Amino acid sequence: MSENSLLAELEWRGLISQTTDRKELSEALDKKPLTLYVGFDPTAPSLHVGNLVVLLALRRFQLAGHRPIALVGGATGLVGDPSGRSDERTLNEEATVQEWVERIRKQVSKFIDFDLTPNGALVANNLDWTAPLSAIEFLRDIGKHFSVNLMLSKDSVSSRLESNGISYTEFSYQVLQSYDFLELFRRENCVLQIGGSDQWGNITAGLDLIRRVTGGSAHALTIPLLAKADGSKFGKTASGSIWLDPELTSPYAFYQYWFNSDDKDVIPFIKVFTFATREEVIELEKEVNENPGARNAQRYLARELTSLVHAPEVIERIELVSKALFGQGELSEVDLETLASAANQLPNTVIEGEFPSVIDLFHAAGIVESKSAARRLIKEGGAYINNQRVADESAIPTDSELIHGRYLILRKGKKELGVAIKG
RNA sequence: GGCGGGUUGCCCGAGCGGCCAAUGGGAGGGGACUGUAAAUCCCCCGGCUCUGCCUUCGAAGGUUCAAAUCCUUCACCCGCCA
Repeated sequence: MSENSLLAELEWRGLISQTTDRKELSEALDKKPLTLYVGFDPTAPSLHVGNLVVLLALRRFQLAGHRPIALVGGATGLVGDPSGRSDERTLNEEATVQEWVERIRKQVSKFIDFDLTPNGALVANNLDWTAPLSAIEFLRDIGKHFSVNLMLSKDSVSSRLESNGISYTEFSYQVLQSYDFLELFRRENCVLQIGGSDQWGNITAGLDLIRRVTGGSAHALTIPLLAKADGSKFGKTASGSIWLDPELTSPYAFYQYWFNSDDKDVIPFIKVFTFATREEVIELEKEVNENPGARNAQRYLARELTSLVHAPEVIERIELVSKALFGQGELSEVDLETLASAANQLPNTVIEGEFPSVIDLFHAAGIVESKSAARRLIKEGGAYINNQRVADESAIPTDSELIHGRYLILRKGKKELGVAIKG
């Protein structure tokens, strides 16, 4: 008997790190649609591209007929997961976490379908069942099922014991996450939890709890943490994480991130982040090998993700701006509307009254961190205004340089852009 | 509990009274090449009102004309012995 087709597909996409008994899981998936969940803790106002891997995996399950639950960790976010961290987290304010929960709930909702029958998605918040719990109940009803010896042996805890220590708060995290799984198992008949490979310990702790309390059994599937070919961290740039929220990472920057993928990474990324079929992937792979300079695979990746995370409509504008900014077009030919929307997305500054010096301009737009950095940049020949290299650091722009009478396009190096808008 | 070693810029790590904003490597930034790649080469990499000035070498005090470098106290880490 061959393996469940969804599992086989996940395997092909490189999305399986570990699972509980693979054969059993395969049979369970074959037998009937099941309910699964994945949790996201509100540790920031937005999810980032790393979370997207798991979120899209959840969607793949839904497309295969299973029922997805996205859990937002209103409770666990207040406690802090020690997994994969060498230092204790700083606790965030309750009000802050509350706000992040709302934002992430909205974000997550874009990726799963709520109206599908019979496997419409669900978004849950673990605060709903954790908040009413008293400390005594928690210790008697849940804590009793946990062996400290076992908890200590988990990687997330033991590595911390050897390095910088761990608070009782974070130590308890795995208990909370286990309880979530138990609750979802009871309430929603949720029998599978998926997550990043760093979640294996937390997930299996939940399986144990379910077995002890209910005698039932459930499954776990983890997804490898993405790595880039050059060893650098996935989803980060010099200016920080790539967020899904357009306020934090503009659709332009988002598109550019994917478009700039290394040839060695682009095919694995397409498998992980898009819904391209095997045939399409093979075709794209062929193009990378035969004509890497055309970067069709990168363009495909950037377009797919930008339209999925943002909207298909923004692509045209991003590409138009990119084209003008990277030399295959004229800046002055970009129409006012496109330029205005680009200005909106890029770091920008408004000029009131007199023009400031180029140094102040670059600094004010937030493209460089300090005026010293601006000076340095100009000295090194890496500062451009309207695609024209800035030669003199004491230069002051004039009205005649404004595009459409309003805009100056500031550029640092090859691809970092900003805009100055004449007020 | 006793003895010894450590805490330096984003990270690792030299420096051990003036020549130190502090050697070197990595990360990061710019330039050249190119495909808005990779590799490679060159340059830069605390801040500012920039031929000078200001703030940095775990924290706080002190010695000195002068301290990252010496002394005192405190905090944390790491060895060895009980």
